[in-house]
Amino acid sequence: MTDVVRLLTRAQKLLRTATDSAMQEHGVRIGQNLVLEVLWDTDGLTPGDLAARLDVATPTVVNTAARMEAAGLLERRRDPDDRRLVRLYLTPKARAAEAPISAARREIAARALAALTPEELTHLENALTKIVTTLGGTRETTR
Amino acid sequence: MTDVVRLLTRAQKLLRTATDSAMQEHGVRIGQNLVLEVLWDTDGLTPGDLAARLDVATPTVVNTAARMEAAGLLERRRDPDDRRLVRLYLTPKARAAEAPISAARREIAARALAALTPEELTHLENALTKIVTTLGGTRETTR
DNA sequence: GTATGATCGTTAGCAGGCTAACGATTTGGA
DNA sequence: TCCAAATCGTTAGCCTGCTAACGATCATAC
Repeated sequence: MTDVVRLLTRAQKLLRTATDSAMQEHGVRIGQNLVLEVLWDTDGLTPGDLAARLDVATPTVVNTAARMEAAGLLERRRDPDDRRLVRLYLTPKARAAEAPISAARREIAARALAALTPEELTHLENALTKIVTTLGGTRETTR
Repeated sequence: MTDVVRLLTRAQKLLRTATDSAMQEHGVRIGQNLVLEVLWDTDGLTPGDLAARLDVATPTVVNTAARMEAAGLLERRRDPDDRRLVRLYLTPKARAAEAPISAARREIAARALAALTPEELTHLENALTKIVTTLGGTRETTR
């Protein structure tokens, strides 16, 4: 029981480390990458939106966004219609990084799972889904 | 591919959160728990030893140990035979916490995996082992 | 029309992880 | 014997997460 949990933790750490070091070659850290992946799809979200989509606390996004702004990856603009809101817009630099970074991400995933047969992959996905469901991570996509 | 990676990350985060909040009821945080689990088995290790066993950087252990010392969970003593070394010894308070904490840990693992059949559990374990092996986490127990 | 309550983002402070640089000690070789 | 190299733990500084408290803005009820 607890061994499987430990294994899962270990696998995730290896994946995280590999991903982070790959991202660094593109001038980005792993947390910033998460923000990028959402903004590449839909630009102009607020820190609160991003936090909800990434399943992370708002201050985490605020801090990460501050580092990204300093790195010239995004720009924060106050929403003119609701001055409580801040909207985050990607810079051309961040746009240019999309192709190489997402390729690197796919490559790492492929490498990590290379030893698994398609059947094993399906089993793994099902097992992980069960764990997530059990622990209440319903990940409400709606709203 | 990347979805499975995301799922794995998500499952691990849920597990980590659940574990940490359970540990807090016993006055311990999750990182401190890792140190405890090793020292419960073998007391008097050095920060370097612990870091190797936990697969973590030495400064991580040093900082965690400092917090644990402040919390009255352990005591650091200089090794008289080699004054470069620091040895960490658990206090009675840390000993007393062993039974309830490890029970809580087992309970969380059981709950998280409750929806899996024994067969699925085996598949999961195999799949995770393959991932860890592929990514080079050989976890050298020897030495 | 205004006061109250809700909703934002931000700040402060903490835990846990990392690398790099450093000081103290020990070891080994000349 | 003594000096250089190796080996420790520590410190400093960073990134990623969290909660709690706060200030600004908006919406609503009155």
